[in-house]
Amino acid sequence: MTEAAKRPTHRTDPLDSLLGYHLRRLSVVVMTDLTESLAPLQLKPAEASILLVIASNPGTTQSEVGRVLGIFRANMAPLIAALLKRGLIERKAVDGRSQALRLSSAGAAVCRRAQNVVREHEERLFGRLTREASATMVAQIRSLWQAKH
Amino acid sequence: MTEAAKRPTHRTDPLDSLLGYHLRRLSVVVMTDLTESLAPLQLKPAEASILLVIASNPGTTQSEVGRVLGIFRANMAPLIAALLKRGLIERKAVDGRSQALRLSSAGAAVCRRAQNVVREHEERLFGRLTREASATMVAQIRSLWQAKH
DNA sequence: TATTGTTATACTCTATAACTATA
DNA sequence: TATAGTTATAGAGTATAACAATA
Repeated sequence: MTEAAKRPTHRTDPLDSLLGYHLRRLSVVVMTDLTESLAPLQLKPAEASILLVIASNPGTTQSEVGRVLGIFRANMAPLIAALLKRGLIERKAVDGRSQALRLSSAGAAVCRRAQNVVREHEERLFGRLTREASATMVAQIRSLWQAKH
Repeated sequence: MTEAAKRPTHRTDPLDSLLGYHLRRLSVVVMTDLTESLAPLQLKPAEASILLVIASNPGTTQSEVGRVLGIFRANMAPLIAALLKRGLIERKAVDGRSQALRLSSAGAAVCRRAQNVVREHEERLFGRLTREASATMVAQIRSLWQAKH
């Protein structure tokens, strides 16, 4: 158990009733677990999510992947560069500025392993929720997210 | 609307069914809104949460605040130093190593304003959920979080 | 030995500005 | 004018190691 995760002794937490606070702290737990789970593949969560999106949308561009995942163009560049350098993805010019992205065969293999890691990660963290409870949470989060735009 | 928030065109998102993915993205929206809402008080979310915990637990120590909020000792130091420098909190030695923390009168005033900001922030983001739906989500998140320890 | 507080350091993600090249 | 991609830079949060002083 990490230091910061130790249980408080007898202090009250005035934030305990706030949904945003709980969302935030849970998301930290989720990200930490995912980061550790993907470490054997030498993938960061952002890189793994990019591989999954390319696998589902072969020929897409890096700007489009960024829009799907909510990652800025400026932050996509080094992520894509790292995946290219490792030979996990390939680029082919569509026109003078856009380039189609596809997984290499090595990338497809890593992507399959990443999919398994993600599935196990979700099962480990959320498996105790009923399928219905999980779906309800996703639906509620989606509606909240959409209300913001 | 920021660049990264633009809606995707027609690409599929293979992560769309994953609860952890939605939790993470919602938590980003929550943190961004809270950060912007607290900016007029010149408080970061972490600083505001520290003020709230001290207000509820006068005389607590900085290590204890860190344990309540899940913040490492090493990261508490500069946060507490900043609040001290601004005169929002006061320190008094308990023994040779621990020091009791309390809000100054200026700190109490800022803390009250922060409480209002947080209330409005939660209402703005989650007000569309019924009281019951919100309580259910908090309860589910709490149970998930506890399962991790 | 364990705890408090501190410093230094590193990593991930998010965000903006500025630039080149192309549509 | 708008878009694609890049670089540089900054900020917030999380995390580990190492140290001094104290319990």
